[in-house]
Amino acid sequence: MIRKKVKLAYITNDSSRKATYKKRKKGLMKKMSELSTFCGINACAIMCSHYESQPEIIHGLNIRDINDLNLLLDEKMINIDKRVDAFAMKPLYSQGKSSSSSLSMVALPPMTMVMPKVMLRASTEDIMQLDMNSMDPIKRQQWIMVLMNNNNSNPQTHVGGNEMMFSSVTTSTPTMAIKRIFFSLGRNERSFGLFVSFYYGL
Amino acid sequence: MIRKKVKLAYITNDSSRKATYKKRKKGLMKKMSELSTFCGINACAIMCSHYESQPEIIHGLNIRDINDLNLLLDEKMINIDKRVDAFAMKPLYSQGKSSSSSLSMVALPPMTMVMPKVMLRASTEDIMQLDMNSMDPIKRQQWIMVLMNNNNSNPQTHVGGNEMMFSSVTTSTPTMAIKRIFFSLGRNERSFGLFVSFYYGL
DNA sequence: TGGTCTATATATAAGAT
DNA sequence: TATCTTATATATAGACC
Repeated sequence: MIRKKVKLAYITNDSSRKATYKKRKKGLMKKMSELSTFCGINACAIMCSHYESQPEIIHGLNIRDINDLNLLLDEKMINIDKRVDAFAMKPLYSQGKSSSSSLSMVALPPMTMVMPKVMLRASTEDIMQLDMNSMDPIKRQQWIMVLMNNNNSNPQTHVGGNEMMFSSVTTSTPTMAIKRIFFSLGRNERSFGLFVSFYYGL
Repeated sequence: MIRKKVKLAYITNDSSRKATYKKRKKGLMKKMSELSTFCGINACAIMCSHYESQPEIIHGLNIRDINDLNLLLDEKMINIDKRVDAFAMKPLYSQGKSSSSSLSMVALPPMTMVMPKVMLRASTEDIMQLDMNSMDPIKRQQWIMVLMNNNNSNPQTHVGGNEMMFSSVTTSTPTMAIKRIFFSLGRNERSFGLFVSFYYGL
């Protein structure tokens, strides 16, 4: 803040807000990059806004990490995204609503909120995770059968024995980028940083 | 940078690095908070370091969002984490290695890297996601059976009919925090920001 | 809209405690 | 080690183009 000390509040003027966003985004990225360098944090920043067509990525991640993330996740996230999307669009007890999310759920009137907890949860957020490797062979086979049946309309998925392969599809949505980082975080306990910012203003 | 302009490089001195980390973390958080306010970005910052026992969270998220995230995810993520951890510790083709992640995988010698893709993937990253709601009742029941069998040693889990309930357990691991945000992102397309930084340096 | 300028607010390295 | 101080480096609001 300079020529005039600005009151810390939402900037209602569209062009001013955009100008501030761009300036401060740049500053924030630089600060994060510096912290990353000074302290050896393997950091990464992703910012998404309506002002740019592509998410901007400032990577403290090394090239190998980035390539690995892309190789690993571009492909399989397609399938997971489909499941998540299918889930988001068709909650068991909320069909007909435009797109009921767990967060929009709390914005419903009090009457709706006093639904039994277990019902609320069963209806809005039962995405489960399983891993094939920790199963015994019989359960794994059962699981594969379920997947095959659910995926018979999805040409991206190929199931054979214990192995699954997903053909490659490139994407560049914000959600995708975040999920990539999330997945890498889940598997990699090295130092890591992540900055993500969605910007849906003007 | 002030009394002296510092060269942009890793700070090898432990105490200096820690001091810089703390100062700059604070500055970064403030900058993010300001950007959030000025531009209406519903942002959130999480920073984790060995210097603090708890992840620090600076929430542009409103109280309702935070409560919702906690209510929703504290409980069930416990179970998912257990599965992810079990997976991470027991990769099919890498047993005996300390903790083989997909990222450490690419650091292996070239000979190992030319393994067939499908093998590499089957062995290191087949965590799958499913949702109960998009299944037909029969498949859901099968799935519940698998879960029940896999979870018989887990007193946290209760399965009944189509509904699942997980008793509440509080946690505060970095991974947990990240997963919470991830899950909320998956369901909520409002403006959103996220900053995460792991810091495992001294 | 997007860049440049510049006065000033802020951030912060090094030192003091 | 944490906190406070202070001299400077940086970031940036508003103006101008």
